[in-house]
Amino acid sequence: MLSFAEENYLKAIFHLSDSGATEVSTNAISDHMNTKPASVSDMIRKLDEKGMVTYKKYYGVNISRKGKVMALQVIRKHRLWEVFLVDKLKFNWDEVHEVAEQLEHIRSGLLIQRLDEFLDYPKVDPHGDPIPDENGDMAVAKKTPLDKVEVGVKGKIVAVNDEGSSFLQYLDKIGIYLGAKLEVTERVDFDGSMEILIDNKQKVFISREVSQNILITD
Amino acid sequence: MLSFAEENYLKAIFHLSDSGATEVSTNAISDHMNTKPASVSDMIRKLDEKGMVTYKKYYGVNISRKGKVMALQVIRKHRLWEVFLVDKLKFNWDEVHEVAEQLEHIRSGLLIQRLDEFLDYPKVDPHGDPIPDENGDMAVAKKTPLDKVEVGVKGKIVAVNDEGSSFLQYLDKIGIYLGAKLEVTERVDFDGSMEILIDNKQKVFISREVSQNILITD
DNA sequence: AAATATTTTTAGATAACTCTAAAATATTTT
DNA sequence: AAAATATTTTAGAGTTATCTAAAAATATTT
Repeated sequence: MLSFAEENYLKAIFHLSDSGATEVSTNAISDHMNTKPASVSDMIRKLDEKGMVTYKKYYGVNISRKGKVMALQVIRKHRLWEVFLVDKLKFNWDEVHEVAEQLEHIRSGLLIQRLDEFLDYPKVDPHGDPIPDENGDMAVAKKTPLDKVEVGVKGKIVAVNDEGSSFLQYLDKIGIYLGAKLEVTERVDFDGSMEILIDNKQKVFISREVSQNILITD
Repeated sequence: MLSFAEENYLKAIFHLSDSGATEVSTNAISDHMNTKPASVSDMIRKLDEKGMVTYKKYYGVNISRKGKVMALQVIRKHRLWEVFLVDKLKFNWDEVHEVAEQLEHIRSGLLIQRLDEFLDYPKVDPHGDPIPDENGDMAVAKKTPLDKVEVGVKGKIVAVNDEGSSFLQYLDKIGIYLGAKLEVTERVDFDGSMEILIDNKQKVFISREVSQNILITD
């Protein structure tokens, strides 16, 4: 059985490796987790011994199939709890992350099975991220970052990349939410900023930094 | 802020001290927590330094007002989660304890406030134990252990003392549940065993060990 | 009240996770 | 390709929570 710390490292490695495709550097992990590189070296050696990653010194880590399954279990729990907090306990989408970071480590197969049922088998969390099933499989919808989109394109907001409360509160303020209709009405090539029309009502002007973190489908 | 381990010790001390009235011995704590007396000595020294208990060597510990408040917060969370598991996730009353032992350590004021609201401010948990409010206050109903009761007395089952699954599954099997009506129809003075009538339907014969763990009101 | 038994504490170790500082390796620049 | 820079690992240490074994204090029995 993995410790909380091990679960957190595995989750970080999974995310940083683009869902398992590429190797991850020690520094990338230490940045992401707010620990020191020395601590990371220790931990990935241990995860290697447990068969969760393959580790070559000075090279980087690759997550193993086994590790990927473990990471996806934790991600499943995290996202189900987020749905619970928003749908049932009326949390706002910017308030759920920290609490879900704790709840994701609760160990009980029955609990997560019943929670899934209670929530009516949701497919995405409050930020539009897909929820893996018991086997780690999840629906991968085609999502385009808004900054890659031409003037005139219309779509629906289906996810966000940044789950920090300052970003999400900003989206609340300008009227952006999951499911909102959207059209790109202007684009400044120089800096990538753009004007968008939300729900055929408000027009707002957003920076590239913001548009990069908004995902749409057409 | 207290660690999980510290919270667990505090909870044990609170329970063993008859809700804070009397001092508790090192061995009693180590028994209750399945740790060694040496570990307990270490921990209570630390809890004393933090002002959670007062500790005299070779004498025992008394929980402080501060410690009592902390213990009651944890107990409040534990019992609210138990209600959630039974009322919302359809857990049986014998399945909740272990999971609630984990959930009780989740740190979020908002979470527990919203959970309380979501559950419609329950006053007791699935075993009939009262749920403290935010200040640690709780309704103390008069509850009589069934073994202290004369033949002919009628009452309602309001709580159980043992939350272990083997006891609770036995109660399920003989048709005893919280809220059931009950009458003592026979009593064997020699061993304290008794026959009871449940809901004016089934008669069952129970040992003193069982009757001690069933609490009624008249 | 002395001997014995029990309880409790102290001392020293271990495991998990983290850190700092220094050494080793890899990468980039000149 | 040598020097400078950046990254990563190792070595050694601290913290928390646990343990075992031995010592100290308290309680019980004779």
